[in-house]
Amino acid sequence: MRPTVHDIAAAAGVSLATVDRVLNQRPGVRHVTREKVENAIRELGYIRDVAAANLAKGRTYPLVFILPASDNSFMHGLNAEIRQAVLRSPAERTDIRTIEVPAFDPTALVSVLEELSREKPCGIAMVATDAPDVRAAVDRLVRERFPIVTLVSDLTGSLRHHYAGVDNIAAGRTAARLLGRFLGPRKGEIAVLAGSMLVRDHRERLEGFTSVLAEEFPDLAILPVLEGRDDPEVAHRLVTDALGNAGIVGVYSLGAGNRGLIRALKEKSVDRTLTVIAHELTPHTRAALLDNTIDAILNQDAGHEVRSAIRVLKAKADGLAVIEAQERIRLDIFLKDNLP
Amino acid sequence: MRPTVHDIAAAAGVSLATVDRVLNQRPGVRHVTREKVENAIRELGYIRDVAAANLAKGRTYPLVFILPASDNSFMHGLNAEIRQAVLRSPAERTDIRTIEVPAFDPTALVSVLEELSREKPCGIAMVATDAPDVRAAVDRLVRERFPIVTLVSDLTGSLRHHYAGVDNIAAGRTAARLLGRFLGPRKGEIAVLAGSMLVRDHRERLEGFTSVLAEEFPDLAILPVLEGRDDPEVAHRLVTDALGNAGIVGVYSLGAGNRGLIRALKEKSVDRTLTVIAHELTPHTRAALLDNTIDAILNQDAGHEVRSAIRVLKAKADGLAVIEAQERIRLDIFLKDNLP
DNA sequence: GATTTTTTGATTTACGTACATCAAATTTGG
DNA sequence: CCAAATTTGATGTACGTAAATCAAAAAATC
Repeated sequence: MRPTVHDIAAAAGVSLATVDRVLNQRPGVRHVTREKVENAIRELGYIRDVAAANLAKGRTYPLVFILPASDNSFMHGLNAEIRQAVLRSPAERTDIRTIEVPAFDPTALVSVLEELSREKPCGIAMVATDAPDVRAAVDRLVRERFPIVTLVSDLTGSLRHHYAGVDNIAAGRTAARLLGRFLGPRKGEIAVLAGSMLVRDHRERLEGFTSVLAEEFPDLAILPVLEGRDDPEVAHRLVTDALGNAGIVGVYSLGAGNRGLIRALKEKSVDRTLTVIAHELTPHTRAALLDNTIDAILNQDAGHEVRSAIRVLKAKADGLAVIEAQERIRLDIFLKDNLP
Repeated sequence: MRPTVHDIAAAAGVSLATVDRVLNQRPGVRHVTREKVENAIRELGYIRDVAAANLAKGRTYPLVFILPASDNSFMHGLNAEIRQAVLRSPAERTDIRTIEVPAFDPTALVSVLEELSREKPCGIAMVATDAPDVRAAVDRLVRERFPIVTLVSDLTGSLRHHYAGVDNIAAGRTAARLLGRFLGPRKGEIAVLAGSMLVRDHRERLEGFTSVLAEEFPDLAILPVLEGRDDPEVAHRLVTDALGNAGIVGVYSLGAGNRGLIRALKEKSVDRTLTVIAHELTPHTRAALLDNTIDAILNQDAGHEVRSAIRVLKAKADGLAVIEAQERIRLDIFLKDNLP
């Protein structure tokens, strides 16, 4: 049977109340006594029964998700996953609130963070906008002992406890290798469709993509990036224009707005064979993968990201360890054969 | 605040004891009264606080893992993950025991299952050997209300509650498409290295592989399968022999024993370019992927499988729902750029 | 050495559920 | 309608921890 507080009290030769004071870092314990208790805890291998403690405390975990107000399938999916998590709240003792902030607006994000520092949630998950002000605000909150995880887009160099998202440089590199290998000996040009180069994840994907292509597939040249602003209409126009260039043999779509891309491809590619890699599995990209308009889809599992963020925040709030391997968000590669 | 048993008692106009009798299906409650209580439960949306219940019951979850006594890296990894889970047992209230049975021995497996039916663990996770006797034994246990999940290798057609493993047909299909696309216009022969065709997962991978290759890459012919019995030495010999055939352009290794394969490839392929797809990420295959001996690795995450099996068994034991998406084991595709 | 301050002990209640006991009420059978 | 059987209520204890209160003991201060 695992030891309880009573066993600790007995072993340390102190009362239950003192053990409680030590465990919950309450004042009024002499240094030597505190050490006696801590030794007993270590020797008996005591671990607090979190379930019983939460029951006694009537604890809930108030969590806040800060998301950009972007209208694309990925963000919709992320929102849906958060709603699913809210449905599980009673069982998980969470109390989840979502705050939307204008996209790409560091100032707005910072002011939300500052507001939260007064409200005292027990954890914050945020899609980070990469700016010095944001980094400073996050660091300040972390120092005030707020658990913070970044979601989907990281804030490198900050003190955030964890990042629940994929390695976007690796994603770009993977896309490049897949495209390069699929094209084999063919030479030609590659069109890259991004949302905006202001977004860190898009920049990173591009960075990974270009470096592998340059190093290992010198016969493939990257055309100037098309910034489709994650808007299907814009993407459609840009891709249609680009495909006028007969030298294009492949397309890498590293952002959202794939609906427009797919439409453009279907109109143009009746007579030519293009190799296409896109990000994010949605009903549209899935259909395009199945009908061979797209050759591979790279994806991050929004559900996993949300569940992972919640698990990590709860663990940090309780000062517990996380299972690193479980919280690693992988880059999913889908061909038409391994779709979920 | 979520409702408690007291609220149910008040709402149904009965005593706490009666609510308890209904909740824990104890006898001595008239039909009408039981319905009153059940209505109140439904109307108030009562959900039992599993943590508090487990505390009161002093409940632990005795789980059994049944594994084949196979000496290959994947099974070693699986074992290691189970040991990790054992370390987490105190916090998760699990009590995990592992039983090894001779591989490919339905009779041994059945007798272990029969023994377990007396011992009453609250859940069983098993690497299934695909045989009618095993299926019958599993079905019998399921009817006796034992939660059972199959692990790594499924028992199709049985009543098992869940399968914690990858779709091996999809894995084979994916391997075929990757190989076909990587080879592009090249024609030639493909060597397939398997462990044993007696193992269901290997048969399924081969099935998926051959069907996609036949349908979509008619220029690639599959040579007779090499059965390496997951033994590096045997694999080395078989592959070395096969590579005498100058027409071979690709290799698909769908089982274990990759150490022998890799050695054979390094010896032979100085002068030729082979495209190689292998299963299971191990230190050896990882190194081979990085030095371009292997082009892609398909993998199943043993850690995820073990954790998932435990979550599902606990949920089934408590009659709770599982998060389907969370328990889906994906086929990981690793190129050298997205290694974990 | 008396007084104040700090530290410790003893005890109680609570969280939400499980489970046991015994008495009281109700229903059923004859 | 009475006795027997069944159903229900009332109550208490337990699980492991948190948190509060008040008294007692020890240490520090003057």
